[in-house]
Amino acid sequence: MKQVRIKDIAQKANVSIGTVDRVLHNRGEVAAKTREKVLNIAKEMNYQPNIVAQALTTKKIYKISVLIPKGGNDNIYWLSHPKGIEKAVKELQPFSVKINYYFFELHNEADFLKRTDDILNNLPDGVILAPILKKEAIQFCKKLDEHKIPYIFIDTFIDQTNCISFIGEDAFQGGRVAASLIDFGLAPEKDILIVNLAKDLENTQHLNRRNQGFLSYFLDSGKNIGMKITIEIPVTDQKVVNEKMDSIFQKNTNIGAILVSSAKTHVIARYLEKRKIKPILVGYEVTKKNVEYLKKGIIHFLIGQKPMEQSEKAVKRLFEYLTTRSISMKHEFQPVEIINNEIITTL
Amino acid sequence: MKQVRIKDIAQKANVSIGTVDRVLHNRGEVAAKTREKVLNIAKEMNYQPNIVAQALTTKKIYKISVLIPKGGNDNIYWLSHPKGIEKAVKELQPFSVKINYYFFELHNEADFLKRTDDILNNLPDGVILAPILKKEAIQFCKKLDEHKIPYIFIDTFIDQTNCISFIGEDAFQGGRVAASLIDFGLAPEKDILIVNLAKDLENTQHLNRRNQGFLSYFLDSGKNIGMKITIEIPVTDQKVVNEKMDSIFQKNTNIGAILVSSAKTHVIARYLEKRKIKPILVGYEVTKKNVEYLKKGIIHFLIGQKPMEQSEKAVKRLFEYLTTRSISMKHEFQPVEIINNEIITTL
DNA sequence: CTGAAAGCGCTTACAG
DNA sequence: CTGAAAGCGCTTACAG
Repeated sequence: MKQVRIKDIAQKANVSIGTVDRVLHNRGEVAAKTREKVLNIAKEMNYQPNIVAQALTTKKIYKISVLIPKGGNDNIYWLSHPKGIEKAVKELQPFSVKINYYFFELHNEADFLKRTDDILNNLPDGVILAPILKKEAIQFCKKLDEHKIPYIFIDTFIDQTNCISFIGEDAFQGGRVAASLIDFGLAPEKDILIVNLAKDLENTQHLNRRNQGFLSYFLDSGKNIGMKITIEIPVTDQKVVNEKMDSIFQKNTNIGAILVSSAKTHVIARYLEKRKIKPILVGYEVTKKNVEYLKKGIIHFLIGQKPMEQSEKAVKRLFEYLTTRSISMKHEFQPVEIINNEIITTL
Repeated sequence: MKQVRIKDIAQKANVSIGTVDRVLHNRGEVAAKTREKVLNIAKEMNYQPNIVAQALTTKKIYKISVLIPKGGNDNIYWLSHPKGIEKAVKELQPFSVKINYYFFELHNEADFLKRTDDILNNLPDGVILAPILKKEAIQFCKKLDEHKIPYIFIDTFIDQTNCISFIGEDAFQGGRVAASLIDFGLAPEKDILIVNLAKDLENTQHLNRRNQGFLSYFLDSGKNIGMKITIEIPVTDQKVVNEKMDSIFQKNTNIGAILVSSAKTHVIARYLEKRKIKPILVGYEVTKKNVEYLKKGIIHFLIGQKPMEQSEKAVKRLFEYLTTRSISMKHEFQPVEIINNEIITTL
């Protein structure tokens, strides 16, 4: 139970604490035999460095690079991640971690690669990234592996890498939650329209999983017996959306609820407002524009994936890894949250 | 920007660092004039102790006493607080904080006072308490003030004290959230039954606020035009509850939804299960028994107040105060969360 | 390849 | 009433 110090190891190994330190940090210049001995004793005594003492002497600043898409008015989701990161940094005080942000244009491979190069030139202690561009991300991870720089994924997971952890939404479950809400409020014989709305259907992975979850709910539970109509709208331009939606509503007069599987829910909300039709509307992400329509009562529920919490956790995990070289959990789905107009006031 | 050390203060004041330390910690044995001078310089330079160095030398263990009701099978809510506290302690590593728990019997004044005496004999560095027994709590807080022991309230707030912070549920908003859910799922002309069910109507404050919030929702929004029927059941005995509910349902045949304003929602759920009636049922707290009925589809929604997060925050706040003597926010309502059967699987 | 010493910022006896 | 020294566990030059 009592703390084991390098001094204790040194005594047992009959060497000086300097030597112990050298082997513990792989700083070379140690005879293989000595190294062996010290390592064994350290393991045997279950040595854990005292990170308070470490922090005091080194005044080390942990450099973490964050590689995520550029947020913006049309992409608020990625705007909240930095907030969560700052929160984590604050909570990690009095240890100092320095974040360097690298924002890339969504779906711009060249830009993504440019940023990864910047990171590799900077050589941080660890990286947090959203590996949205699969091929490029794998390539980047390989290089990080070479440099022995640990990395954590947020938002999207890809295997074939040595990421130490993944933190993201359980999109499938998020689809089921949306389904259960619609099922609760909708007359059973009404039809449900599922709108997959996103520029170039970006982030298709998440949208697909949400769709699957949504439909799976009605396969094994729920009281709705209406049709489930799925449409894809690969542009978010309001005019185009309106036309597309008009044609749908012309053909289907029994639609009682709409699920929008992306953060673009507000575009559909605007359409409904204009046309003065009032089906149940459920969508994703607590963005400014979405909340606006939540308050107007046009969007009934938003499913949030707590982006701030996600990136906050990512930073804490990475820090934990950097200081102790061990990690508690590899994968972690962040539970989604149900947001309506009454709950939004307390957030 | 650069760190100010006691050494810097000592130099400016022309004294030794030992003296600076003595005045900073009020350890006496310092000439009034010296004291004055050092204090001024410290303020002027905006000295903040380096808590890493502090931790290393003192190996101080922060003693925190937690005074909350005894949890149990019939009171799961208070069982989750210790979990949140342990989580905070873990996150606060590598600093050591030692928690001492003092559980009191709900509504037993003598027992409460006994525990407060125990705490005062122990003289912790700080206290976290649920001041449910108002008079006794105020009395206790006065004594803590005398000992200069800081304290934070959770769950219930009382003024007339010098608590450094309060963390708890916004019960009024919690009532509104429940109302909005029922309103979403219920046919507008149906009646709503509000059941205030609790042994001796304990914790009346919260139940009242939830009722007020619930009704306020329908006053300024919502589509329901049915009656709102409120009943009080001061015992949680299943048989008594069944009889009471039977008589209500006999008199009112138009009830389409039930709100239970307490964690005893499962008692009403069991009643409904037995009688095979299926109104919408919404209640409070994510307890084992409630979740059981959520899964059966008898309870439709639970409003959770995240007790774990509450007490986790309380510990972190108190620790922050103990180390820096400053606190960011005084009051903080923890937002409630909406839980249904689909979301529960991800928690 | 290895050891001994100094120092991180603070606190704690001890000496005067 | 005040100062100087030792020490917390670790890392970083420096000397050999």
